Amino acid sequence: MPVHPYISTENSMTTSILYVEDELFLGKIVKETLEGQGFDVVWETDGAKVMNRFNSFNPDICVIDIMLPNIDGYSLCRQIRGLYQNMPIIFLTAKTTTADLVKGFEAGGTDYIRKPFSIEELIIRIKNQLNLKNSNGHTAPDNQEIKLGSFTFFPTKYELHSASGTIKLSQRDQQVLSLLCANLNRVTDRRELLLSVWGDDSFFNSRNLDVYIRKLRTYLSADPSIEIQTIKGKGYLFIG
Amino acid sequence: MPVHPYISTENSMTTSILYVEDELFLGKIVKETLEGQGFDVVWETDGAKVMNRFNSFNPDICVIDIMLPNIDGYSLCRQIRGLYQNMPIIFLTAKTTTADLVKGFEAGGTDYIRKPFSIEELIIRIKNQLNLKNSNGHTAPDNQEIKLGSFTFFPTKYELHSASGTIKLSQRDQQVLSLLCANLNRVTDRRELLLSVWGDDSFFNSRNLDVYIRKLRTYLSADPSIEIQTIKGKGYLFIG
DNA sequence: CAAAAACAAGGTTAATAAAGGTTAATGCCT
DNA sequence: AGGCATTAACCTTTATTAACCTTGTTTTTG
Repeated sequence: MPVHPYISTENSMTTSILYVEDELFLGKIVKETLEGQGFDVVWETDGAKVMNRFNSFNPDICVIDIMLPNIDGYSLCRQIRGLYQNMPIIFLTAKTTTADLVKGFEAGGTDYIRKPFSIEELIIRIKNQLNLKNSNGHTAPDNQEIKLGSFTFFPTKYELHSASGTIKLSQRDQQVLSLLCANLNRVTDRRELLLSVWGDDSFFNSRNLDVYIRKLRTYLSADPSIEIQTIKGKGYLFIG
Repeated sequence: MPVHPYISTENSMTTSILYVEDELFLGKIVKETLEGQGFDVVWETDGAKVMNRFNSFNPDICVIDIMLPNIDGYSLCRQIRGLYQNMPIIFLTAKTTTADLVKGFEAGGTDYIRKPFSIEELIIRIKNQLNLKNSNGHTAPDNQEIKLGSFTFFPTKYELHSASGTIKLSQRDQQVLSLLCANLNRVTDRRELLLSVWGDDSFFNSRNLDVYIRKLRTYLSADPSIEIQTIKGKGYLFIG
């Protein structure tokens, strides 16, 4: 994870989005997906009603389709920009020419996404706009931890904690253990392990992996409830 | 015309762009076009030399291709972001998948343009990024200081402050520490470090970097909560 | 068919190689 | 000379390889 909060959901309050889109099918999907991401979404299909909605809802960000009946997205954008200089406004449009894009930015848009777009792209660009706006603050580092019986494995720290202390893992230890954890209670293919840790088949006849499996087994031997079982001809079954 | 000056060139001084692109043909065209728009452009083709260029040039915005020899655009972005929280960074890339776009934003990018792109789009997005930055009113909140446990690191001053006094850092000290800070709580590739500090692979068999790591470890030893851990075969994990 | 080679897959341990750490000496500017 | 950057020499730790061991599964053959 990055040091700075370029991808993060808002902390205290939910972020509200004013979404203007006249296509019903697309609108429904986008609204629901954004809501699934924890955003508070008001979806308006009628360009003429947008400003009323805007004033009562007071969103954190606007996502606007350009081609709308009666009034176009550029006009809406200009109106909103007139009220709020720093409001992030993302255009979402089927207009693909550069001239349209330029027009979008000139109208005061802060980003422009061409249709068809992936929802992921919209989400990431919304978050990006919000981050640009609140370009401050530090995010907590990614302290992912995996519980393994009485142990706790910190992949990003290369550490394995237990009651009796902390074991510092080497690069290889960490890689092998991570992959086993990813397949907890399922068989991890020996080949897959070799390929993803060493990225090469030249290790297929080497005993290198076995050495690390042994090392990990030794580390984890303090807790009998977790175990790396060998499935001969297949791989390893990490149970815990 | 927009209500607010969302499209405008910088007022007093010319805007400077650090442009990283290894394709010579494209690079030349883009550089010349941007210069034709009144920008001051430094074009660098070698990813390994970018950080040196960056430090001496001190640009207003960076435009970075992702796929580069030796070091990739994401890494460069993380490094720059570590130094300057508010530096606009636009990715310019042939990678079209949404996953790559997400990766770009996660690395700290502030916009992402897919190739092939029109020069007009690049220009408008550059101007947009500059406007977004200025509209925040954050003219110079860029990392003048970085908190490291009980220390405070002033990259631009080449100083490390602690309760017991101020340590004056050398050029190399500062570069290495800056890069470690950019990847705080994440592994900094040894290779990446060598490339961006020395810009060259001729140091791969030298003990030079180790000497600086030791120096920094000694400086930081007063506070056990921050630590430069070695991940063999990979690099350094700076935790704090 | 059953016992015994032969084989395959993996385990164990030690030795070797590679990566990195430490310290001191050298070079290189002003 | 004095400060930094680099190299050198030597030491420590980690990764890999090698040699040999164990176990289970085929295959061969009496």
